[in-house]
Amino acid sequence: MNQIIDRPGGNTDAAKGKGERTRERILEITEQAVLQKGFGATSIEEIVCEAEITKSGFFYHFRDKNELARALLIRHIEKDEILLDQVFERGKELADDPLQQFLIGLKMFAELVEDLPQGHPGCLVAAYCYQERLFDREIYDLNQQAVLGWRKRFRVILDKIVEQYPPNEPVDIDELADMVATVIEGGIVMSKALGRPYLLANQMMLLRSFVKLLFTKQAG
Amino acid sequence: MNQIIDRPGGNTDAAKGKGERTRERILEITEQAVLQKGFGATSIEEIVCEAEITKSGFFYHFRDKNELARALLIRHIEKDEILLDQVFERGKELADDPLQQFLIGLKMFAELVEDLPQGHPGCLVAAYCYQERLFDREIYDLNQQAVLGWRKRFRVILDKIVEQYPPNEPVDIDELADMVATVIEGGIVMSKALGRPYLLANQMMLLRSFVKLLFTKQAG
DNA sequence: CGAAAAACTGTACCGGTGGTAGGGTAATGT
DNA sequence: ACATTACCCTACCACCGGTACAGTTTTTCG
Repeated sequence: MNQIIDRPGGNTDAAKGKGERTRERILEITEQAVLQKGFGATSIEEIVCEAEITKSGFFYHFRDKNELARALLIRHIEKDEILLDQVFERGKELADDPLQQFLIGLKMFAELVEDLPQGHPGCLVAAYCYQERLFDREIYDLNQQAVLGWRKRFRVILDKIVEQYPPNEPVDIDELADMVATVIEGGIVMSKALGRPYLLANQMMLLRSFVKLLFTKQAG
Repeated sequence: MNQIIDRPGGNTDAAKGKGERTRERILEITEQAVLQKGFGATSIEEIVCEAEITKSGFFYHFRDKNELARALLIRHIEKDEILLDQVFERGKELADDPLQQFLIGLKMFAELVEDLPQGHPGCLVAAYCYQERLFDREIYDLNQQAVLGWRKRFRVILDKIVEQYPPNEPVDIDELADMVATVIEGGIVMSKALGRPYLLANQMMLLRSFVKLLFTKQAG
């Protein structure tokens, strides 16, 4: 772990060492490329070209392409965690009821992905799923940890909801927690396949309808 | 279109020409490899090796890797259509009510994917989504057609349900139809990421719960 | 300021892969 | 039997990931 995290004066770009900035530039360029055409189709040559460094410079930062993949995934997961934290924390600020908090969070998330101009760029976790054998065991484990993190996150929220609202259908809470990630991942695939960014947002809102139906009493 | 479809005596392997059989063998081998490690990571060399032909033999059947991808996708979509037809036709045989038919179909589909030993092998449509730029426009369009086909299929079923059952929440039927594919695609990603085949089946059953809640009156 | 460490550059090379070119041959269908 | 189909063989090319290693600039810090 030679990453500089706590540095006096904050973590701004200017405060980071030059190497750290270059490394970050490589990762940024790579992420764009990978989400557009997959990891296998993204060559080191084109990365170094766009980053305006040489091949040697690249291999100074990353031992091989596998290490690049790992760093990219770690970065992606971290950014993702921060985003999810923000959205669902905001839900907590806007309502006291746990069900309302969750519904607000889901809606905000849907609006967030709808506002992205080119649609959601895609999920590296899913992208890596479809290229398994290209990577080593460590990357597979990282991916798994990310998915389990999602489950845990939504499980905590759902547990609080279940305390107050008995579900109208028997459901396993872990499975329901997984459904959030399922709809996001599936929605991204569908959005990409049809070239319709709003589709992901629609699907998120449908999931919201499900949660509502599941936990609120219906007029008979 | 030089494919032999209608041939006297049926479409058995033995009735097909030798070339057709080799072509099929290449596609079968390729499909296994692609679903395991992605298209980019599957080399022509290894395909010809396992198919026990030479590189020249391969290029006799397919002009380039792109044509292989296209043929593979077409084959995959066709097989998929047949499977979905079977499952939801069986639902129609077992019940008269359109809602019951759909619920039976969903459950049968869930059981079907659960019984697969290694779990669902993955969906080529999704796999191609994450490798867009590797392929040409025609493949992109094919993929899109497949997804629209799913939407149409489930829309027809859902329209009949809506005729009899007013939904408990306002939903767009096309979006709801898309949700079937969304949960399948997302469920596959989740299953692959966690290495838990049953997860896809669970998610399908959750979707079934949603449909049930949406179209049946709840005791207030 | 100056030395050490960090962050690169340049060149040359290797094996594997997608793909091309073209000539030769065995199997197959009618 | 004969043409077509379905291959095989060899040689070649460009690109890509990766290695090796020596040399140079840039930054950091005492």
